[in-house]
Amino acid sequence: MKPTIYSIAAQAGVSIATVSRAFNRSTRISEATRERILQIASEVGYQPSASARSLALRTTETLALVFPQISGPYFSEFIRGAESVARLHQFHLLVYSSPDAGEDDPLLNLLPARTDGLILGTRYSRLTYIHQLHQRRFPLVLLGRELPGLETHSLHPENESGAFALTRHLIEVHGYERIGFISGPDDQPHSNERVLGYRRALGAAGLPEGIIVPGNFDEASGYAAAQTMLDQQPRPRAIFAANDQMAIGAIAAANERGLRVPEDLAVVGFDDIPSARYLQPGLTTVNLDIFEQGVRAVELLLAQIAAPDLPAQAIRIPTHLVVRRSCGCEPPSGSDPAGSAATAGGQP
Amino acid sequence: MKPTIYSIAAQAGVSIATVSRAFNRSTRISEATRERILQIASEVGYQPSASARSLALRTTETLALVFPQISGPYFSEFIRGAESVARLHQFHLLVYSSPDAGEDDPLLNLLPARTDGLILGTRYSRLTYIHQLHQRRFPLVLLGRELPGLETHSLHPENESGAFALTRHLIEVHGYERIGFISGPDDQPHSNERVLGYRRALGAAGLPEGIIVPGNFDEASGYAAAQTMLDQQPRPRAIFAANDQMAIGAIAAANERGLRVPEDLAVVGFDDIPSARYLQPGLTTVNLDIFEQGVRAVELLLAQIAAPDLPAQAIRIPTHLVVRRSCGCEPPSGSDPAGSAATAGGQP
DNA sequence: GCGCTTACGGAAAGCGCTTACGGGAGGGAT
DNA sequence: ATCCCTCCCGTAAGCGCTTTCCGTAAGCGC
Repeated sequence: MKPTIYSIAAQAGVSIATVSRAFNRSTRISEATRERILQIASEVGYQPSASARSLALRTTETLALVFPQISGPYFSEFIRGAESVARLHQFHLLVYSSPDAGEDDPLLNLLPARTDGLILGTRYSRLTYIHQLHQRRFPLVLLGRELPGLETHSLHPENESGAFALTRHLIEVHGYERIGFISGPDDQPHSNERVLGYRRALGAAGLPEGIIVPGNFDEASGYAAAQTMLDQQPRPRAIFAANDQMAIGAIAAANERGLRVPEDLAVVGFDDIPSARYLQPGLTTVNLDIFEQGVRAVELLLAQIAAPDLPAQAIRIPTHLVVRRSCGCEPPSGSDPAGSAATAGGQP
Repeated sequence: MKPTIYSIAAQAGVSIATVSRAFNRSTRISEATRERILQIASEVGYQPSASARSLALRTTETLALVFPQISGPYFSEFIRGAESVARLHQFHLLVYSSPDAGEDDPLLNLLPARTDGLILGTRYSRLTYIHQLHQRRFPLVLLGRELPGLETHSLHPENESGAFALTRHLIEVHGYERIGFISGPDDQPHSNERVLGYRRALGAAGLPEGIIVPGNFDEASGYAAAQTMLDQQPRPRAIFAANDQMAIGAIAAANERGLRVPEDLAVVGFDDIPSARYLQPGLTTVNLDIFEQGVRAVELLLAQIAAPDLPAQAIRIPTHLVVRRSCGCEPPSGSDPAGSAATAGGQP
């Protein structure tokens, strides 16, 4: 039988209140009895039931993380950051994937009954659930999206300025004029903002907008999108993929057609995933500290839980240009294939 | 105020028992009142408290997943598989990372108080906790490790035979003789088994064992390990990395020294992560269906929860050789850069 | 009309914890 | 000796559910 607070109390010859006090640093207990109780508890492997504790304390010590799709290095890095902070604060992390947490997925509805806060990285076509959560003052952190007329805590990677800086690099440093863009799924805030930065840079240089082909953030879709682009006449001189995974696919597509990267076609990405610097050629991209993003998201959530009246914060996650070889730049002569990094300018 | 079963009961003019029955498909309630109650509940956004339910039902509907490190595509794929099955069965998934769940990490101790089952992918230097869990008949699935004298459910990728088949390919098809190996961290079961397969193939061919340099499964460590190897005289003709991420690092190291892959140095990996086929050159590796592994792990756990007396199963996850260009083979002339696949032989 | 079954819904106990509140024991000051 | 603290610890209520056990009303055959 699983030990409960009652069985421990009986073995120690004390009341259950005393056992409870032994586990929660409470002052109303002598050091001697606490030690005795903890000793007995560890012998039988007793741990207080999380359900019972949650019920009595009205807190679950659990956070939920909802992502549109669980895949690739991006997800891993984010979780890694989120988990490290959660653990530090004795919180637990629940993960879910939902392509659209608003349409007919009841997930969002049931999370408040199970968690103390929610990090939402997914889209949500119907805002009803979000509104409900927000009105009920349920701790919420939105990833990369602002809600019109709704003051929620959120994290904003500088997608727009990062994409702007990278596109400008392609134009000004390399003189490329025909630049295609592989976007993410429609309605994906990260992707949309990156498209905006790309467009702004083209506009600023007086260049016409290039071809935009949608992908879905994985390698295969980048490969397919690049195929479409390279069928165009004349074909683009550079391809900007909305994330690194799609850039990897695009490079493969180019090579397969006998096009050399970067000599015949430049390919750049976004995110700076861990493998980006080790690819052949090294991938020019925009660094976005994903680990840090996970850290900040959880911190922001915990801050809300601690202080429910915290005024809504929109935290900016900075990005910076990482120049490697895939854009056509020469590699720095060094031992590690890390590219040189230059901070992306803000809004010009 | 958050709605409870009492407030709903009051609004509907019924007792709390009736509200409970409305939510749990129970027969002792008329369809009319059920609908009325559910209607009211959805209006105010009521969801039964998970803590209270868990306490009354003595079940948490939650599973825990403990990984040594949360990183890279492997982790994402596993979670993706695990989450999809968990969701199907209305279970929730808690993730943790712990480099060693046995030394002084109390994590394992506290999970039974919070979850219904545990998938353990991490190592655990002290077996005490595991023994305790097992004796208490706590549902457990071990990833890639068997415990001497302990009958636990487990998943076993065919690491040994996969590594054997790949090494044999390098030897028999390409005639390479000096083959180095980049291993994972000590004590990592996946890595150890892959080393065994590598050694067995060398032995079977009458070749001396090559240099083995440890890494830690990420790109940077593969890069560093390859540097060490390539400093050797004479240098290896091929490098077998214990996972694809380290192979990516190794390829970068080779290129940096002006060595062409695969002409001057063959590099192969293990896992067949999604990007492997899009790399330049396409990475020859051993396919291990990671998604499927996540799926099976959760299924095995759920089966145990449903039938606690289920005899311990060791499920084998098959692997098969995926030949692409990085070993020196010619790419198949096709449109998609997917390599041809051949099932790895079992024990010869 | 009577007794029977059937269907629906309420009362209450119990799941394992936390936390006021109260009380006994011991010690110092008076 | 009395009074008053202070320090420990026990009693009991309550957190929000599920579920067993009854009670009541309606419907049936006779």
